[in-house]
Amino acid sequence: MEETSIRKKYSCIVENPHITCFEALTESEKEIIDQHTIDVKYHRGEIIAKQGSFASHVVFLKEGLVKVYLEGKPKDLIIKIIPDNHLISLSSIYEGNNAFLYSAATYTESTASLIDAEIFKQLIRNNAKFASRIINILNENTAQIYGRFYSLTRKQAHGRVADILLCLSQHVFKSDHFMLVLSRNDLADLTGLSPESVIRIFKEFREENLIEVKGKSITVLNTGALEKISAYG
Amino acid sequence: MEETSIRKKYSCIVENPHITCFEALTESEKEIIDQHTIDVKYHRGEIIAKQGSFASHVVFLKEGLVKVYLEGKPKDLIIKIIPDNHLISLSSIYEGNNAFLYSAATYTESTASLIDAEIFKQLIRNNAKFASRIINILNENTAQIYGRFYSLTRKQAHGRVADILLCLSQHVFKSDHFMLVLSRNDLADLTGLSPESVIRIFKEFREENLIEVKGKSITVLNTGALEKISAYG
DNA sequence: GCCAAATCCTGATTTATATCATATTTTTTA
DNA sequence: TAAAAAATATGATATAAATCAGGATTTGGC
Repeated sequence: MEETSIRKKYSCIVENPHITCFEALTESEKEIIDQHTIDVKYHRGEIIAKQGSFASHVVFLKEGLVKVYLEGKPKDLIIKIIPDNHLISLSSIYEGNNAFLYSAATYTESTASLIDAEIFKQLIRNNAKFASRIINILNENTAQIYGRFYSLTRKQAHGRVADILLCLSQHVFKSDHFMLVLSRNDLADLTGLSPESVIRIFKEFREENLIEVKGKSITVLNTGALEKISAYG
Repeated sequence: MEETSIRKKYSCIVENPHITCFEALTESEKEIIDQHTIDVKYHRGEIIAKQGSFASHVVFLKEGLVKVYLEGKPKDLIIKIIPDNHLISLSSIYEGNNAFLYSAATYTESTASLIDAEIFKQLIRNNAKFASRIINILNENTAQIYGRFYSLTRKQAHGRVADILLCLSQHVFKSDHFMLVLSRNDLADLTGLSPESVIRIFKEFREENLIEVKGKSITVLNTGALEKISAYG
């Protein structure tokens, strides 16, 4: 019970599919959206949104896996991992700011719908039910960010790595065994550590039989122990 | 130009007064809010909202200064400082969660309007203009949080302390000289450092004539140098 | 205005994690 | 398929910042 809430608390992902927010639209509003949306296919590693550039659209990820990250001089910081059926750049809607707050890049072949931001704003101003759902999504994001904020600023390296392993298995790949599409460097950007530190902690976890690592293949062997480490061990 | 954006980027505060969001309400809606709002006076150090407790209301800070923070076992993490005329617990509105995501405590004598969360949600569902303004406020918060997230996870101690000093003088107290109502421990919770480290860095800045410190009285003497340190020096 | 308690400050020491250097494996490209 | 490039792994070393321990100052209660 308690553990579940902790797991959720430090999640690297926002999980509720966002597609339901469009159900609040009328048929004619849906049509307006369709008319101002273009679908784009991306290859692995391509940039969907670039931090600082003009935020002309809201991105809905139909298929694929994406990282959302803040760019920085020595190192980036990955804020969250976005799975399919989720909205990405809702901050494009912010009146006081017309630039992307962050960058987004694909981990896999992906398809995204780019929705005109002005149209999106207009719908929000006219349809309160829709706006209400968007507010829910924004609050969901806030809850996720606060959890990670605490994790990265107050926990030590082992706890942070445990957090990420739990999140990847439980929320991103939804299996104890998964093929990691992220690099060790991504794990570093996700935990705020150096790649070497991540690798070293992987090694320790492996030696304690908490996980099995074979290159990109990862198996979580002892979830309970990782949860204890996550709760600070 | 560039410096201004950096300053804003790592701000510990969200600055636009939120009172204007209520202008989007009709007279009858304003009346409904009034009927479901109670004004409460708080002394210094009192808790307005407690993390994890039932989020029954949205808080509008009419007067005073408040810290919003995540509670943690060894140490807290202050997310932001809230000045008067700002909304505090908009996450109370989040359908998936009826608990406060964070705690809020006063630094000074304060007056807050506690607005029934259900009524607030109802108004959002019925008045799209109002909802749209709330979305703006939420996005503003997101922008602020991301900036601080990067600062605390990627910058070193000196940069973080410079960030806080700049934010306090430029945004919170709006003067090069101010009486600090926060303790050294609060500065630690705001920077993710230990209190001793904050004090040590204060000392160094003092020795380099960047600031003048006399107990709670602080004067920023060399903004430019602090900005350079903030940008990572 | 005095005393207790809290806060603030400073130096010595420890520790967690980054950095550096280098070897190995995997992936990509030609 | 070989060569080059990139990613991964590992040990040695350096360093930033925490912790610990002590004293000085300020604050708050009676």
